Amino acid sequence: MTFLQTATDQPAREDIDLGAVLHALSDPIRLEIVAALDSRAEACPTGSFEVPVSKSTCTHHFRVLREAGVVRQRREGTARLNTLRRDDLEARFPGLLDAVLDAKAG
Amino acid sequence: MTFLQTATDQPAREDIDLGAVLHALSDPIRLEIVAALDSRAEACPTGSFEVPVSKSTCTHHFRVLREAGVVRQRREGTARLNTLRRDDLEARFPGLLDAVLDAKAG
DNA sequence: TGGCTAGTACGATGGGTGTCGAACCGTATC
DNA sequence: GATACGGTTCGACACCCATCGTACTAGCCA
Repeated sequence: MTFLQTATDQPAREDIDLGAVLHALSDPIRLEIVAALDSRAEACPTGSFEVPVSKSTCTHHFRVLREAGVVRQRREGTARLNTLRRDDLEARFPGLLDAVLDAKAG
Repeated sequence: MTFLQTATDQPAREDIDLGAVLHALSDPIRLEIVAALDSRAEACPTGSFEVPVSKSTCTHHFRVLREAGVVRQRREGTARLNTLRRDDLEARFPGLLDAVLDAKAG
């Protein structure tokens, strides 16, 4: 009985909660991750982000992003590939992600 | 020596922090307040919002909104009149407030 | 003066959050 | 198999946060 289903506990598109998304994006490190993910536009392993926190903290932040519905994770070998859920976020909260990313870049 | 300057500790437009704004908006009660403020489009006393919390908690939420730069407060008699800082938010983070309000309404 | 109303200040409390290190797991490669 | 690598899990910790009740202040009105 393993608990490695953690990559699957992502909300369905219609279950994405606005409060959870805003909270997920309100942390500077997570916002940095999201911006980096957005600029790359390709699935990126968790460890490829230059964040000033430990591995376990990084796992924590990706979990918050995943459970909020901001990020999608899938396994590929030993790595965890992350992608922005642009489509789902845009469908549910049109313009929100871009407004936040623009605000950060601003 | 009174401490009633609390209504003035609002950030200048250029000091409004994105993380603080997102955090302020990530709470359902505060988001409800902001939406109500937006719909009325007039300065409203703090007590005129139907929120399921106590007076002191309400004060707390308005302080968070004020310190984040989302809301402006001014005294008028015994009341505290609240207004959305639409102009400042729009200047600093274009489209963000509307995206959030649309997301909530959607 | 006295009371009423609107709101703040304070202290307490329970729960969440960001952080870490150490231990562990899965997958690849030697 | 052994080792290394990428991540997760698990406490633990300090801090923040939403909430409350009580006490308080400021302004208004009789």
